Amino acid sequence: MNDQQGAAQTGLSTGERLLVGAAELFREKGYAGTTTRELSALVGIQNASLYHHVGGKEDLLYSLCVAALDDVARVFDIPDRGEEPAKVLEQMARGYLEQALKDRDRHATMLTEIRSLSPDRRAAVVARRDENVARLRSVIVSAQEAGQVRADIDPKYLTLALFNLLNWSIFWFNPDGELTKEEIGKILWSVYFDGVAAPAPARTRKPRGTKGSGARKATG
Amino acid sequence: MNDQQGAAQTGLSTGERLLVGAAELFREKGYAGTTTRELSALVGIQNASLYHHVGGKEDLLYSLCVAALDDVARVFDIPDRGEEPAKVLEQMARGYLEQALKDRDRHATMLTEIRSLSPDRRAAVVARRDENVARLRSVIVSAQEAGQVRADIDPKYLTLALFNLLNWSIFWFNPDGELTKEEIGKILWSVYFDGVAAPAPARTRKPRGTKGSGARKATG
DNA sequence: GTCTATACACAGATAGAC
DNA sequence: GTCTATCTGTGTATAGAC
Repeated sequence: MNDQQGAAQTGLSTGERLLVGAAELFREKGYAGTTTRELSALVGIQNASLYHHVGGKEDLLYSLCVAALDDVARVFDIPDRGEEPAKVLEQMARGYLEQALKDRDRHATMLTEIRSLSPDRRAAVVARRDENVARLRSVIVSAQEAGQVRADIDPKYLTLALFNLLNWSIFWFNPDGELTKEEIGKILWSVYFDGVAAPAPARTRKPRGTKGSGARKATG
Repeated sequence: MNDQQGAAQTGLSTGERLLVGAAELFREKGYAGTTTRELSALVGIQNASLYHHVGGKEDLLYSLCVAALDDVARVFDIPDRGEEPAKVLEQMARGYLEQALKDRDRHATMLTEIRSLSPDRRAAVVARRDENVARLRSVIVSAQEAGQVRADIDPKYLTLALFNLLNWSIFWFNPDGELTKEEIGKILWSVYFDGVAAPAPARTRKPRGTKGSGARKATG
């Protein structure tokens, strides 16, 4: 495993380092706000050399978006072992978040800079993204049918709500912070599934979290 | 009430129309991706005329951010009538969302383009934003102390989770869609407060939503 | 308050040697 | 595969007349 960060990674080809660096800069300054010169400098080559590896600036953005969505598709591709839909959903949600937080630059760029793609490419990326969304939604529907998820809200909005909850984390998550990706995933899933309301005033039963997702108190 | 949309509004001064137009374009193409020429054209003046009203492009972004955060501060400034903290929190959350969805361009720009501000201005805007966050957080703490909100999760993350849930809506909400701002607010609040888990297998009680926030089934 | 004209910097991208 | 040099378009902003 390569634990180095950013575009200065060793063991990567120049082309790969350009992609990593592009994600870094696009996230930090936006696509339009990033210059190919900055990127070249970050990677340690001249501006002209960049065009030996990449057709143009937009190619970098497109590759990034596709890679991010492939990440997600891979996470969502869970073999059917007959598990309870709610469990599968939890796996998908938490897997998605971990993946997205692992490659924040890439995923943040994908989420905010789709608009900067040419119409053709934008359409292709959006279609790919919609496939992922549909996949998650279908599991939500199954969970509703299995009586594990409330059915009084349209699955469309349950899906959107889940992505809401997870996506925005990409913009504030700090890998050096007090909580790991996994811990945040646990908490957010519990908020989504169990809600934040305090359990009904004790009927001499355990407070909650026994059957729930058991997010533990995180101090800080 | 002025029901016209966008920068072509009548009854607004040129300066105000520049702000509206800037929000529109910044949201659509990003700050760096928007040219002052486009903005001038949208408002119907020459590029040079813009500088009679505004010091420069960045001034527009700064004004936008401050205005958006002032919106929020106003919504969060709820007089203490001794209401239950959880009710105050609901009011804040739903009020915030309605405000943000009403001025999506402005709020989306504020959320994604803070990075494009000069360091001084960025710091000022971030400080202002943090005040709003702190205000909401303090109500969450009160709700925990009152036993209305679960206390096994750090209020910091309950706060972040709520903003997650609300903020991302700004990017997909469609005013011409099937649900109104208010309906989406109802749903998202219910997801946050009650969770999406189906109520415990009927013990001959009503399904749920009686004591909860009562999001009704939205078809579509 | 708006215009025409323009200064000046810097962007993405290419040519062609090594 | 990387370099130096350079083309060409376009960006923000200003000067100064009306």
